[in-house]
Amino acid sequence: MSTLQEIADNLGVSVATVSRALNDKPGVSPEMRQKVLNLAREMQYHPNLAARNLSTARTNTVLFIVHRRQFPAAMDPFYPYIMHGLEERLSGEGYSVMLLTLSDDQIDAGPNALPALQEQRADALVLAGPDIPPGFILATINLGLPTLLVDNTLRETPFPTVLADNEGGCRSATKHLIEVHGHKNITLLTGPTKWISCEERANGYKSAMKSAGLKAHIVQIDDTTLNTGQVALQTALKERPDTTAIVASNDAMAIGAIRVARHLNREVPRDMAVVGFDNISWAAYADPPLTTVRVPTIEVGRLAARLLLERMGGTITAPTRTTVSTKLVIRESCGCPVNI
Amino acid sequence: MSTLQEIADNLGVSVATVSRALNDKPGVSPEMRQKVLNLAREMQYHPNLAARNLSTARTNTVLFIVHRRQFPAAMDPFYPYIMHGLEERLSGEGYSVMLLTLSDDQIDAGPNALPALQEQRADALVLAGPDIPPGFILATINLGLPTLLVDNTLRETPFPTVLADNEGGCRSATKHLIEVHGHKNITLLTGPTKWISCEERANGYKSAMKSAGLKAHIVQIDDTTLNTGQVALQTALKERPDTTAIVASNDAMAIGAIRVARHLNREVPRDMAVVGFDNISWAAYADPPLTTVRVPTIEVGRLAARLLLERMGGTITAPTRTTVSTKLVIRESCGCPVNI
DNA sequence: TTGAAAGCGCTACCAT
DNA sequence: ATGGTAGCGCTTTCAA
Repeated sequence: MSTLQEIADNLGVSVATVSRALNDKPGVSPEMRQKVLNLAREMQYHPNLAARNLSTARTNTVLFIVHRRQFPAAMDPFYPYIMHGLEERLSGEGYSVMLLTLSDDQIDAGPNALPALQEQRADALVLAGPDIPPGFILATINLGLPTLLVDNTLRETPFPTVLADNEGGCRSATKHLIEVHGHKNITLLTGPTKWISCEERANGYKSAMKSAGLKAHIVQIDDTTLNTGQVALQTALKERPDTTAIVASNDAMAIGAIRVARHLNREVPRDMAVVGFDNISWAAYADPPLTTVRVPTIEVGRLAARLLLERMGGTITAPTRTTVSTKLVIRESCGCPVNI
Repeated sequence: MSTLQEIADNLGVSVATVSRALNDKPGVSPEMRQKVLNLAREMQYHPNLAARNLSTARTNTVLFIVHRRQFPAAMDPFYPYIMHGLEERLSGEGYSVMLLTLSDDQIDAGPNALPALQEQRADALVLAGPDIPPGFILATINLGLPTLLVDNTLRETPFPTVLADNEGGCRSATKHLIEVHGHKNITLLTGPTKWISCEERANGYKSAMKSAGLKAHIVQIDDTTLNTGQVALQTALKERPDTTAIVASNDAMAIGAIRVARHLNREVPRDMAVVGFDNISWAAYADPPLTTVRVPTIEVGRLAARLLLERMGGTITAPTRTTVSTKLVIRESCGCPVNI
């Protein structure tokens, strides 16, 4: 591995000049600049990051923090996709992405107890997923590093956040059931409102129902899995046996609901329509193929990267919430005819 | 952020003494050691990694490298789980895990063109997935960093590798069909043999068939997805209409096979038994619930971490292939009775 | 335009 | 047992 010093010696100039040339800084004659650049390429010079980090107090690293349980989440990997988009975009700008999965103990201990932060390993942070509690987030913010929330948000404190357009997506899914298929008794199966995505999706559902002059019926349960989807549908049908359509907070719940419906001899979509949310890879292969709302997870990661780059670049952006648009993917579980 | 110097000044000793004490090195009196340790805790001292890295030429970072397409793989995330296990284990030892997803261009350009390696960002590497070609691997090895292959291997050059016990798993799945269910016409649906996991699973199938004196029937196709599983089953039934059981190289293929079987009015498991491989999260919810072979992905990651720690610790282990055991998970698609 | 040199914070060698 | 100090490779200020 060649060093600045070696290049300098070879050229008979000082390391300062070489450094300036290689960092595209002023104060070097065009000829010398060229010579340095050429020799650097020739010698396969690459800066030693540790040295640069030490002297600049920056790391060129972004820390992707997620709850340990959630990283490779059940059924479909939400966060790996986001991390993927993040890495793809950031690696092009000279940044690396580090993964940090938090145990419950680490969440309790707070961000100050995280070695990666204590040792100043990162220039910026992404906190992903609703399982990171507000207290932890606030403490993290106080560290002063550029930070971004993804799929989570602070209710009261404005803070830069990237979210999918959950409300809009769920509204259009619900509207589809109402306007295209003429449903009136539409029940929402959802998870805890402390999860921002559940809350927003519920809001979208409510707003669509209200605009249509329909009465909302919401079944809430403590998780959003295939199993809880099954339980939620049973509750729903007990409370309102005349339910003709289901909006589920995610695809796993939707698929669970379909399974139970079948057991109860309600054929989907003939006797009951179902729409999900997320467009996980299995949605297309569900039986019947699931109508759902696509969340562009990789783009969420790319967008997070862009926002972070701005902030690290010194652009003081307002602590806004940025939304990535979602799109209804029509398949068969809503009652639409089979695609040819 | 406090520094060694500050602690030293406070105690009226030299940084050398403080450094020794904090690094648990000999040459410090017990009393002084305690004083240093106490003050360090009190001052919330944490070493600056960049400085340490510069002076030790180590980074405390492991690079997890995977093909860009494969990281959040379709259907079920294999590599995120492995990365998860790796991070979990490594973070306890003071290491961070960085993600690097390779584009095709980067693979073509070789490891020397990777900024993360040029800049010496990592102490060790994990190359995960069969999509990284031998040439790239060999070039990477030449870098001299401790490196581990996961779910991939070099055919000729011995090299430290972590793999699931694909052969054993597939053998026991096949034996189950033979010995418990009495099948004789068992067809294997598999992907390219250049993928080590496919090859090994095929070997397990062959060996079980041979031991039982049965004739192997293998349908090979260019990918191992739900779609190719569908195509493969059609081919299989065309070639051998009397097939009564299917061993699929993974769960996605198995589920695809089941779908086609149903279309052809072959009920699973009544008319045809099916077993898969991987035990993806959907396997339990397939219809019928899929009998498959569990691959403990998180443990693969943990094991990789352990091996890497050994190698980074200087233990020169032989370039052996380490296998993580797999286990047949019996559900219903093989013909076993419904669990109560 | 260029150079000299002072750090950045830590480790490790050589003295004492 | 402890201290002094020379790096590690780079950036950046101050002089020339």
